[in-house]
Amino acid sequence: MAPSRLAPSNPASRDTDRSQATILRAARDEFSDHGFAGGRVDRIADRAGVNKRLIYYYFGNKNELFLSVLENAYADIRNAEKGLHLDQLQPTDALRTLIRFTWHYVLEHPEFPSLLGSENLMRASHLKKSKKIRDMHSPFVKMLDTLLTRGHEQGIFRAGIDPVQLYISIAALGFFYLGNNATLSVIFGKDLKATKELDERLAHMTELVVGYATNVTTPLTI
Amino acid sequence: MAPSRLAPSNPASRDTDRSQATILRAARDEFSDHGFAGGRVDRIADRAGVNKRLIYYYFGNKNELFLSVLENAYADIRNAEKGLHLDQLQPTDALRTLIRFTWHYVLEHPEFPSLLGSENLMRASHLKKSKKIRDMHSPFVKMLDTLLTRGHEQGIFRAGIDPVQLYISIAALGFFYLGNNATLSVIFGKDLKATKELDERLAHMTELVVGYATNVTTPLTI
Amino acid sequence: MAPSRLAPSNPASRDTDRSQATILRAARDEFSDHGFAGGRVDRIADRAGVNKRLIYYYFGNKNELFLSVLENAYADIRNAEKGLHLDQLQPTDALRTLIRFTWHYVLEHPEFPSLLGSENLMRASHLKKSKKIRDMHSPFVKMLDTLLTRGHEQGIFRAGIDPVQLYISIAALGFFYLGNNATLSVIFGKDLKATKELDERLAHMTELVVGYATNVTTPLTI
Amino acid sequence: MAPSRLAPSNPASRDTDRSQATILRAARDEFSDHGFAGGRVDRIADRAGVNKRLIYYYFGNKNELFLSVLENAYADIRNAEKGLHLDQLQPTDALRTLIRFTWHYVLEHPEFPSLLGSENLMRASHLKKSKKIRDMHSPFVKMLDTLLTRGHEQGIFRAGIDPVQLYISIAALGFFYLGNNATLSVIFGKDLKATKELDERLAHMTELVVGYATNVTTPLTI
DNA sequence: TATGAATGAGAATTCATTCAT
DNA sequence: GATGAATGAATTCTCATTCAT
Repeated sequence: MAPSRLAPSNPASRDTDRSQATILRAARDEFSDHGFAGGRVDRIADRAGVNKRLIYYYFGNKNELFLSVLENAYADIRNAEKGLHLDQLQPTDALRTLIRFTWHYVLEHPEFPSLLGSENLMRASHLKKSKKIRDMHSPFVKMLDTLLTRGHEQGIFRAGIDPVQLYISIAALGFFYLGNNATLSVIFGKDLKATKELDERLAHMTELVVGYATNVTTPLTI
Repeated sequence: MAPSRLAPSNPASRDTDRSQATILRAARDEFSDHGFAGGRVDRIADRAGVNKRLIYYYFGNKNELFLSVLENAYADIRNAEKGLHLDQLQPTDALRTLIRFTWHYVLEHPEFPSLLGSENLMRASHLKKSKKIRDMHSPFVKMLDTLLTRGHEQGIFRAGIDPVQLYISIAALGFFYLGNNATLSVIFGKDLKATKELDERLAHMTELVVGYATNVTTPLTI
Repeated sequence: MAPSRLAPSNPASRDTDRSQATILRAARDEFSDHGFAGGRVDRIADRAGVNKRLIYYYFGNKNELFLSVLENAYADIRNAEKGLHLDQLQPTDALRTLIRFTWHYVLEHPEFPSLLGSENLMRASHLKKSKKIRDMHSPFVKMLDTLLTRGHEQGIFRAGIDPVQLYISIAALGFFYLGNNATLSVIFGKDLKATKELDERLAHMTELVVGYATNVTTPLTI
Repeated sequence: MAPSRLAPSNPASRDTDRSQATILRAARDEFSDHGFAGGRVDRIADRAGVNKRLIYYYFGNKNELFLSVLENAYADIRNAEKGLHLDQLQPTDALRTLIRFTWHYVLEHPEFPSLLGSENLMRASHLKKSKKIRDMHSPFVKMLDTLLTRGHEQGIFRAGIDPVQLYISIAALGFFYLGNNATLSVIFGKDLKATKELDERLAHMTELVVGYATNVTTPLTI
């Protein structure tokens, strides 16, 4: 019978936890390197150093395994964001902190945009079945909304910024640049992962977003 | 024995041209729907209504076919951009036109971000072998550069805008939103493809980019 | 994930050994009947009564399987030769025994010349990758050399016989006759596999080789 | 309608003859390099520089083409042998001449043993359908028989030598050595195609055969 | 928990051959 | 005579998954 992945760890299941975590890491890397369709269960077993059968024992099948990887990935970034304590920072600083954090998170987790790209190819068919994923995001949106409201009340941020739109822009500017770095570098004939380019990118995107948010006088020309 | 895909079409090769074009369209759709690894040559043949063997006759193998699809996709958007005649517009109008065009292009060509996502998963391994792709992009970058210079000379645009960085931002804001729409809609629990949302997005991203470009006084706070 | 074919058999791998041996026998027959290029992995699976996938599981691919078949075939004949104990026989008897053995071995193993013929067509491309094959043959050549030296010291064999040349002649006279029996029978319009013909052949080739080896006075006319 | 390959060439069919000859040469090389099963009609067309369809026009199919190649190959060597005029030489010289000729013929026509090897793999299924092949060989056997009889009448050759057995031995000693050179060189760890080795081989096989034929006193030890 | 052996369905690719002109 | 386009039937190899222990 299949074990519960949700059960709180008790002393007896140390190995179980470790095995599952190892498999998840291996799966994350494999799916990140090759996408869902290109990912191989065999290679995941190899990477994890476990018997292939064990993967089925713990995760049922390739699709469920992929969903677990996705849920883990989202949980990771959302948890890290909580650690930023944006609510304790001055609004502009909080916004800059979020931008910088997002940028560095993707820089250090190149697998994240890959996984998302794969999942989007499949029209989020896995995520749609997730029960956890929505619950992870409502607090996040609420936090952003609070920040934007606070900034506006202090006369710093413009009115009517949609937290979701804004976050998508922050993510877009970083994720797209890094996640599509390979093709962008080829078509523009330039190594966009060079340190100088990366630094410029962060400055550029910060200015775009902060400039937008702090532009309290709605521009007449628009 | 394989015919040259590069040969100029002569009267006798009408069918050849049509067959190849049909295959390319089918391949584009298939790879867009399922990614490169998930794409099936069998289905491409079915979609194109041709014998599978013919695909190999014209394109050699799945990889070369995918490269052809990519080259075609890039050629398409770059050609469409040429038709905007940005050099004949007032700088701010030109920038807005480009943003709006890019947005609508992706809206109408949802396969494009998919194909790019797939290729990035494979670290641009196909594009790296392309001889055409670089040549398509240098005139494009030159055109952008000319536009930004012209805008700056007229006192409209700020100094020192990197055309590549700016274009990547324009693309990012649209491509990421549309290409990741599936996952974004799920995690934020909102249909981001609703007309209202789409309109807001275009307004939002236009303001971000135009606001940045036309912000001639470098903000002190950054 | 593929199991090692070199690992010493342990009690737990009985089935493994049997499966592999069954596959090898089936492959030997198939390749012998149709050559390497004409041999079908599907038919090998059928002949062996195993799932085709298992062949790849154990042997990797068609080429490696063929190499295993070749190595097995050579090991077989070289081992059988060891059982002749030529070193314990009087030199002429030993030579006759080797000739007779070689003849009967090919008669009973018609697949052997076929496999060699196939491999020669491919310029020994498989054997060249074998690590075992050379080691199988040095003791064999040494044994022959010892025999020829012993015969010469006893005044029975002529001086300076090259063991490799002599063995190739022994093999040639038998292998060629049997391995090319089909075409020879057609062009000469005679059933060269009839018992009488076979007996004559063995007598003929024995006389050729023994006559040569025991001709201690180098003929003046040559 | 298919053209007759047997029709005597008339002025109008010059091109026809040349095309067919070119195809035959290409097919011979291809089948020699890869065997019948491994030979590719596509590659034959490439090698011959003609359209693949033309091969079918002239030769019907792959099997008939292969038979034509075989017939050509046999006709070639049998014709060359006629040019030796063995009947005008002293018996021993004639025998030596035949041995030397056979050796050099195979040396210069490495495709011949390959083709035979392939055909034997298929149990002479093509040759069996040939109407010409038998007729080519009866005069050859008759010539050998005459030579052996003549030699015996002059007290030079032993009695009762079977011309077919003797010729097979001559062929075997050369064909096997050269045709299996690749595997033999690998298993014995020696380049058997080196000039020195080749010279030794010819001397060795000449002595074997001539020694046998001229050994008029039946050896007691056999 | 853990694993080596085994498999059915399917994947890319190949090949001899034919169509239409 | 000659050819470019097209095809049906394999063929090698792969893959997620299950069996048996």
